[in-house]
Amino acid sequence: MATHKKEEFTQREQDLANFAKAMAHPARIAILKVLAQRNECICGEIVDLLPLAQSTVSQHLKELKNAGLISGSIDGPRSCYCINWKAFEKFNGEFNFLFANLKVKNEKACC
Amino acid sequence: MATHKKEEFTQREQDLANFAKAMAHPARIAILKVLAQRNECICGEIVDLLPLAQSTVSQHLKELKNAGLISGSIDGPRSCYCINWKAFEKFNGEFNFLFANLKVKNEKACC
DNA sequence: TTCTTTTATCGTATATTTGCGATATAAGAT
DNA sequence: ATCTTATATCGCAAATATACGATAAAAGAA
Repeated sequence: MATHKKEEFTQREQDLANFAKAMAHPARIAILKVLAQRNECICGEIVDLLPLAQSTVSQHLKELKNAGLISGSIDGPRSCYCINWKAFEKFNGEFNFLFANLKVKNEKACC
Repeated sequence: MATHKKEEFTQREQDLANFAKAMAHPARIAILKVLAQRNECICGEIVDLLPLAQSTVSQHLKELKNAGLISGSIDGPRSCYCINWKAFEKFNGEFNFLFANLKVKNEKACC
């Protein structure tokens, strides 16, 4: 049991789920918010902004990077992260595609 | 260790993370997709559309309901779910608020 | 070279999620 | 009342996620 059934869904569904998963923690939202607002490479200082240990922040950054939401270059003892707007564009589009009814039909009441 | 630090973030960050978490599984994306496309109460048949056991689907539905993404009424042996467009509107707005730069600055290249 | 600073990774404990089968529940059909 | 059908819940096993301290690595400063 608990044997991964995720691959039985479409690639689109998996991609969108992975994007959502990357955003599914307030720490990662907070990191993304900082990167989005400054819209430039942030070198260091991210750790100082969060109520978490350095190793934990590094782990969250790694997850965001693996999911493609941010990109970063590590340059020795100084790392540099910035938001990957392309990914946000893609998933924003995907989101709207899947839930295109959002603005059209939302007045229709159901249960 | 592993002691919940989530409550140390802002309520907005937590709310958005919870919304994302609810979408962070392809099965739940698939469920939402069905409900969004039909845009009406779906009574039954959801289980038939997914490659998962009935109890597992029921659990996913419960999570979506707890997160407020769908609403449903259970009427004896027949349940009835539909998408909660209000929640999607809210979080779509929240998403755009946090990442408002999306359309403006995405040509600016960083790392 | 060694020291310092910054970030990543490893190891580990705990918490949460995922999934299923079994069982309960609730209402209509017989 | 019993049977059937549809859905929810319980209990459990396995997998993942979260968090931290300790340690490694990488580059500049002394």
